[in-house]
Amino acid sequence: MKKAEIIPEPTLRRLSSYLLYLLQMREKKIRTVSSTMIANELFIESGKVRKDFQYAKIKGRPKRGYDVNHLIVEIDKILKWDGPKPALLVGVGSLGTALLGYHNFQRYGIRFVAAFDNDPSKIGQPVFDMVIESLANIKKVIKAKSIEIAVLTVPEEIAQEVADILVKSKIKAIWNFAPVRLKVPENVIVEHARFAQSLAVLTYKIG
Amino acid sequence: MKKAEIIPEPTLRRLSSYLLYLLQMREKKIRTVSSTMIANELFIESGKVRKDFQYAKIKGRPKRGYDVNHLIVEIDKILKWDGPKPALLVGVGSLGTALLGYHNFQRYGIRFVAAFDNDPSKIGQPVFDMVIESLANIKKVIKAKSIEIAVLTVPEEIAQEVADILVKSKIKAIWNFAPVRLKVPENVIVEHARFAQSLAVLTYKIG
DNA sequence: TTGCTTTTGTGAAAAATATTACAGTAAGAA
DNA sequence: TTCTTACTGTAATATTTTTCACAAAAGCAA
Repeated sequence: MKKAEIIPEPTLRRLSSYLLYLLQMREKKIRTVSSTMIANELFIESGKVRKDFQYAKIKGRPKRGYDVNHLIVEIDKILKWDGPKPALLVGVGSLGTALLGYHNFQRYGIRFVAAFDNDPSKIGQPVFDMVIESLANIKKVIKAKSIEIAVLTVPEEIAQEVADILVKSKIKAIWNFAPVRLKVPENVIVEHARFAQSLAVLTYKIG
Repeated sequence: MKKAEIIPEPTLRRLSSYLLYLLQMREKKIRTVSSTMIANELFIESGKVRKDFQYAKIKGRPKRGYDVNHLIVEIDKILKWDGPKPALLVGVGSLGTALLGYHNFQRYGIRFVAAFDNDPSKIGQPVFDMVIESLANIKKVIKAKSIEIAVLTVPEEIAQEVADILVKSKIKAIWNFAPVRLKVPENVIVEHARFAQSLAVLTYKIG
């Protein structure tokens, strides 16, 4: 028996894109948008936008469109992006550091509250407003700070090993940047940052 | 009239994932794999693997499976990952630097040959085996080095502006890491690194 | 050789997703 | 008020992608 997994994944992905545009519109003091406006922005069909809002149970008004603020609030609620969730990062290399410093994540529902590495020369060093901790502490920190999300930016050789530790520490979701398919119990959610896949599509299309 | 855009995008994405696994198998001196082995690894159906190979026009042998080396060669050929293409990067911030140093891209079909920034304090500085150049040089460099691919890691405020320059400089494809939907002529290929979209799926699923 | 087994290759069915089309509703003008 | 217009909401259709199912091919054992 699955949860309310009623919203299809393509719709979820687009909802996050709509949000970006809506935030820009709010910035510009625009109060309502039509499905056509959104569709033109993203180069998709307006019907698709309306279908997505139907899945999301978001209502508009004929002749007026959708209320920008209402859309933002509702999409945030659906994606659970209201009140960013605490997250940790493992692997404070160059990519890891870049991600820790990427302020936009706040807007995308997560907030880094801890960073881990197993390199003794890094442990204890500051990164942004945190201090790099030893992997040995990870279970304790996850519990103490109620962390549900882990971002994995370790070398591929140890990615699975670290994932195992995260699973044991009762993490709920892993966002994996290592080019390895992680094996985790099915109650743990894994999203792969698919650099290779993006490049595959790109280089294929160039021909 | 489109080119031979006969291979569906989901298949292209999976082909790149198969490749990762195949390289591991080659490392282990395993000479043939069956669709079932690949499918188990990626947690998908074996029929899907065979369908993908059908699109890719890759043949196996009943009872034996597919030849690992042959698969690697053929997938590389399809994705144009044989002989990495020269690429440039614009925006040498922390993410940009991390990507420049990410050696695996070589394996994913691209090789950085130039890096640009418009910060005077960065121009002239070395990054890895390159020197950061001014954006003013970009057109010249693209031509001189026959670069077709640009990786965009600039702040969102200037992403469109830089994209316009790239288009004028006759770039063929842009891999965009800024949270902005770029507007480019339709002959220019854009792939968006969808951090927000990945997180949307992840945070939604956590519930 | 024959029979048994494994695995491919591919049509056909099913499911997921996208597109189309239009009736219905609300705003604003006349 | 009534008319016109610009939207939404959704049912129906089309397309894409996945899954299923099985005949045919090839290796292996006896």
